[in-house]
Amino acid sequence: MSKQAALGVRVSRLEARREAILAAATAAFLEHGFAGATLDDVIASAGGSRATVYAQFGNKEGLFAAIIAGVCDRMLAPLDAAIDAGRPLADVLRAFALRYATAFLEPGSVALFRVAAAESGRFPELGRRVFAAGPEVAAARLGDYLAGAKRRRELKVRHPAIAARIFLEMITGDLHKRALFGVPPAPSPAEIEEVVEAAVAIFLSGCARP
Amino acid sequence: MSKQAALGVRVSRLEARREAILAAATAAFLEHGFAGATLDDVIASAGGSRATVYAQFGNKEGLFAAIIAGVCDRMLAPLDAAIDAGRPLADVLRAFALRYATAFLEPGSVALFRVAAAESGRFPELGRRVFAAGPEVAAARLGDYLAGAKRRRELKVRHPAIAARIFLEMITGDLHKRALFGVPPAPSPAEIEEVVEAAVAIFLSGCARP
DNA sequence: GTCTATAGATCGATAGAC
DNA sequence: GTCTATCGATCTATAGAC
Repeated sequence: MSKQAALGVRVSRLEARREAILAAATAAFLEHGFAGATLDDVIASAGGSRATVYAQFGNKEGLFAAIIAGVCDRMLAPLDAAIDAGRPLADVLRAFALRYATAFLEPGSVALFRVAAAESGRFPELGRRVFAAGPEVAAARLGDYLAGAKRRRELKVRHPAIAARIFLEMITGDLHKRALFGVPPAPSPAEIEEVVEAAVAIFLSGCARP
Repeated sequence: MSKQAALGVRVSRLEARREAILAAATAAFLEHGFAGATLDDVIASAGGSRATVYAQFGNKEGLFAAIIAGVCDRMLAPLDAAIDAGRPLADVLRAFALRYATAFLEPGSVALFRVAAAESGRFPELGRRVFAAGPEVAAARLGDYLAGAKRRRELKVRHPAIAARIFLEMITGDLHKRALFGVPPAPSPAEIEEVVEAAVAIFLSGCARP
């Protein structure tokens, strides 16, 4: 076995340790919050020892920041290919809304939102980051598309960016609040589709050109 | 001084102690959350001693439940007289939305929402209660009004209750998320009015009968 | 790197004197 | 009821042996 391979194994084991710690920490922080989660839980679940955690992440805050960054990156990845500007306006709105709502209402996203909101006082940049990686990026992409539709005279709205935010909130606002509070019933895919239909109908009859 | 008066003084002092503790606990819990707030802070701020807290509220959870109940009761009180069914539909929507948004986006309401969401796992009934005292009661009242407007054939909506939720979320959804995360700028009264106007316009041109 | 042990600090809850 | 003192538990962070 060459030195190269030996180094590769060593690095990948380090990487595996890091990933195991991150996975355990993600579960712990998202479930119990920053103050409620303990490093003992993380270490018991991930294996390894305290020294490794401190060597890799500095302290509890560093570990917290690392897991938030990871969850943010994964949150709205399915949104990338949601807009096909060649299709009819209603179809694009439906498809985008459905994909956004599904990703944003998923339990992991809801837990991230909950924790980020709770700790936004202690970590101001964290709240801004989660907001930017979630609702804001979705609204920005939809806003760009709506601006194009306005230029093509398919839509009569003053501010496409504001209209995009309003549209997305019509769909996720109430369901997301229920999910945040654990108010049953949890939104089913069928319920999400129903709200999407209602919102698209109101939005388009309010904003689409005849 | 009669026994009655002496008793009255004694009772009012007890009441004053209780109120002082509740006020200090409200500030502490809303700012730091359940796990982050400490009884030392509460006692240092309210005066008195630990024994009084435990005698009155049992333990930390009892104190937490008491302050949540108090804040819930005060949250949407300004909503009581917001609907005047004799006025035009657009005016009622504007007035109701403005009053709801102002109360719901106020810092105290936002902090309550944040804490309730964060602790809804540990205290499931707490989440349901805050949701019921906030968005749900507002949507229910507006939904009743919309149902009346539908009967008078001023409105064409399938489900007035769902329409009410959608309408309120059009207005508060985005601003409330920003407030939750402390994303600047904080919503100004002017900004709230602007969103209300945009939402009423979209909602009515989508749902009002010509 | 991993483990054990422990320092150092904080906090919830109780007991007892006044 | 109020205060002081304190127990017992928990948790972060560090140190040292292997």
